[in-house]
Amino acid sequence: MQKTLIIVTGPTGIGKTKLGIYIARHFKTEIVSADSRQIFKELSIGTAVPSTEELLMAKHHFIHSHSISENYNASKYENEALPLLDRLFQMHNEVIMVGGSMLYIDAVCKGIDIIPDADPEIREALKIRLVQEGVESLRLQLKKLDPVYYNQVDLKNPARIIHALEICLTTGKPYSSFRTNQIKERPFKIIKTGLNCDREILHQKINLRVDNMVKDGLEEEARGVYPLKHLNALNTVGYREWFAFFDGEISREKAIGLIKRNSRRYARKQITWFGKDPGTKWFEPGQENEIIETIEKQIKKHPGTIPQAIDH
RNA sequence: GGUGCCAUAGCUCAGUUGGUAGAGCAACGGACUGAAAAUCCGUGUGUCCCUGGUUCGAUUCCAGGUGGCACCA
Repeated sequence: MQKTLIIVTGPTGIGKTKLGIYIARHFKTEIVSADSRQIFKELSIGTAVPSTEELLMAKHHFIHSHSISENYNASKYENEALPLLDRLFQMHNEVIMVGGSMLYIDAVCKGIDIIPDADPEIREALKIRLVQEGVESLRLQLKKLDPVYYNQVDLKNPARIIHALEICLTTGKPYSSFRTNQIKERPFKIIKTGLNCDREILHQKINLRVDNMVKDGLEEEARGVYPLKHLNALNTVGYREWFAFFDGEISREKAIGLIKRNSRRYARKQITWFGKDPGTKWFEPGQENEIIETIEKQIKKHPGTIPQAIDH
């Protein structure tokens, strides 16, 4: 029997959680979350994790399963999600993946290249050099160590240059030698369902949701993790803005306003990313019946004809 | 009702000694392979309230209108 991964994606605040549960209950199956922040057990309000009731309506995976102190990333997610899917497909013909973390979904659908872990000390040293010497110095070294990648990379983006350099310096090989850009074959069919709506209405939803998060105690949640604010997991909309407030850099009102703005911008970025995938079928909230109908039609189609995103 | 002030981008406002306009914020578009809720790049989006007048030419000057604010009745 053909196994199918049904992906539910779309911008933040659109209603993916609710739709995912609806589809999961229809197929009597489980949900694998693809959310790079709901995965952390220390975060709840600001990441809009499913409520206790929602978690009871369908079994969820990768919700509150890791700690912000772990150095988590898309590759680790791929390595953990694939075996989990394997197990779930032994019990179900369909499994639902719900989330808005663009690279995490790509990692599961297409795979990302196997690249050795960088030496943390080398990464730190590069970060210091960036501050002290500027990006130009790092660029020059990259040009020497990996001219191939130097010609591809966005030379204005220090994060990309540092990552390439840390791999070159850790492994002694050019970063580009690890980049194969090959799409990995998966032993299951993939159906992508996108949820979106009119931009202005989405903005209203996002603004309202942030207000509700504040009412629910987001400030206290942020205060609780404030001592760990240097962690990458907390370089996140809904938390970093509070840290700036706690540090006396901005007012409380300003912080809340920035959370709304940054959430809106995040949503726009997600729409840009997901929008370029021609394999995604788009719907609006409230179209549950059409969505189920479309998914069932796609499941019945003969396997292996799902268009995948163009490589990048 | 009278007098005064104001009307320019989504918002707050500059500005043009008359040659069709620009800042901040907001917004919009894009890139993306181990930080991805990250990181980076790009874009003014405009009946200068309306109608006349003066002028080669009016968003700018003049008159009237409309709307807003303030004060006086």
